[in-house]
Amino acid sequence: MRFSKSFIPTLKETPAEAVIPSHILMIRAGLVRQLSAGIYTWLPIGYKVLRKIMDIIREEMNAIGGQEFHYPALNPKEIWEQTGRVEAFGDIMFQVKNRDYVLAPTHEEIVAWHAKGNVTSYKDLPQIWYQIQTKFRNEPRPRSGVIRGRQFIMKDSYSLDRTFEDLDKSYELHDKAYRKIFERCKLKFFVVGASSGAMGGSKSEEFMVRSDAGEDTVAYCENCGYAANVEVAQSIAEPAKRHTESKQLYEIHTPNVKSIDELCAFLNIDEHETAKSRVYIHNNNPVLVLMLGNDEVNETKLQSVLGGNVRPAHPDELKEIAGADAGSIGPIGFKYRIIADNLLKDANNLYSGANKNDYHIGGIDLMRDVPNIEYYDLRVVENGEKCIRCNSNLEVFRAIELGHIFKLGTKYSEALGVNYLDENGKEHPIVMGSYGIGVERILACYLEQNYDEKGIIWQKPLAPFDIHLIGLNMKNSEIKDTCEKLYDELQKNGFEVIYDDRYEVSAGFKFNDADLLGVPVQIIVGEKNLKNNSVEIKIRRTGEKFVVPLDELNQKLQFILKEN
RNA sequence: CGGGGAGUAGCUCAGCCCGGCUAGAGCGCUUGGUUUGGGACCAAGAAGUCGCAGGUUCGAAUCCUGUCUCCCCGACCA
Repeated sequence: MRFSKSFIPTLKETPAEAVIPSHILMIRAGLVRQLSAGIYTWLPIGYKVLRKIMDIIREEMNAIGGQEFHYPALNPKEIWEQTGRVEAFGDIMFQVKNRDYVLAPTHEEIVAWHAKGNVTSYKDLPQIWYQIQTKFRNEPRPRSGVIRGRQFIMKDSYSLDRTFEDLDKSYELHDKAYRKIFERCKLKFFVVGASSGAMGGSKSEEFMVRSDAGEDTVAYCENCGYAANVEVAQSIAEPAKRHTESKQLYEIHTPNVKSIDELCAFLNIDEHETAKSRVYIHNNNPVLVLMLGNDEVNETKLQSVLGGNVRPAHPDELKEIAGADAGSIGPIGFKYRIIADNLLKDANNLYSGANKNDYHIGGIDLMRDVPNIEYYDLRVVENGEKCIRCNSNLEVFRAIELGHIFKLGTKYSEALGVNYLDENGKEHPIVMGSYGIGVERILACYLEQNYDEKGIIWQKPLAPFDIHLIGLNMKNSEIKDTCEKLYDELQKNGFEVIYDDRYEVSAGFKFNDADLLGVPVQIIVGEKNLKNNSVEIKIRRTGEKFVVPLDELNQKLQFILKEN
């Protein structure tokens, strides 16, 4: 590809709307341009990389027996109403104004709809159907470039099986395929156990990339490989103590003491002697959640413990429920259900709120004073706590979700009546799995992991080109002729080449564009080396430079490109 | 949806607080010339309804009201 004839709008300055490295680089190197919040145009170079990613995905999906479909993005609303997901998605689903259509945010319904009446025998199963297609979600806050968009490309696949045992096999196939895909894309990733959330189903795992730009938080054990989304992660942490003697309850005047930190400072005590109170509303009834010290309530865990409808109480409800505002609430005299984190189990001599503003109570014995208390795991795991499997230190950090695999079960097949007949002529709902990869996120994550202060660092197989050929002074006919010849030869030898043939652009400009674009190998043709029938090769990743005689170039390139 | 920030030339931004002539800079772009191994130089030039609407005023980029859009933190998120 000739640079002079290509649309590669590189930018010297950091665009104002971009904050994270991958987003900045995508814009500066001319891979994308934003059209609106969460909506991006892929420019030629960006789309070239994206196609390479999609090709890898296709190969691996085909390798596990996947069949590629192309489902419509525009769907009749009626089908989505049958599974109740118009309501479940709510505002996230785009709806068409002048006809009863919706823009598909995923395709479980459509897959099930096509399976119905067409996949009718046990002989038709199993099936893996996939597509690479644009999805639409009306995200309230798109962010981080293409990482969370309102329109994005997803590889989604769906498995159709006879039994849950067969589903396990389809799930395993996807797990393996996903690992291969991300490995081939040269990503450093890991797999975590996750909450299935509203998708339902028995098991789900997320494929994650560590990044401060991520929207998920995960706990990870380097020693044994335990990894889990903090929504479900567990750890070993020091519990509150039970002393041999319980003190009597006593009230303490604590003016303006609201937080646990303030309480500890005021009374000169350790946070392990305190219990923090949080009030939630569960199916219209207040619930007091007691946590040890400064521990945070894990609302996903709370939700799965309580079931039903759970939300934090509003500040103006607290006075009526507890008789005090946040900061002075506690278990003593609280009239409703009380649940506590396991770390508080049977603790005594605790300090907590008095349900009276500006007062706390000391000497609390949960066994003696709070008879109906229930204990559950309700904590958010914190950095440095011990792994539940191997007792090593856990690390807690942010991550980007690249892919998610779900065992769905029969939720959709039952809702839409998608059944098959077994050997005995007996009808059963088809067992489904659903599996997704954010295609653009692969690119964004790759960039997050492969750049320096000069720009992108590509490596095969994602690199848009193998070689960046730079002709320095194109007005020098000797340079120009050599470049043209090299351009032809390199392509004939099977390399993908971007050739900076721009006539009036200065050397420095070309060098900087090449570094920004990040093609693995640069071949620099200049007057100095050409006098000795040589050119310079620069390795983008390391910055190493070699002067190579023209007749040894091809041999040297084969060697270098193997490693880059 | 809560909190914060921003909309002025293709890009990055100054000017706004404290209203005043024809609205500025750098980069980019066009033309001519000189240059060509790390974002060159000289000269000339094109380019902006100051997000939009309304108001205050002799006069609004600047003050007031409303509104739209974008970004960040949080909430939400299969």
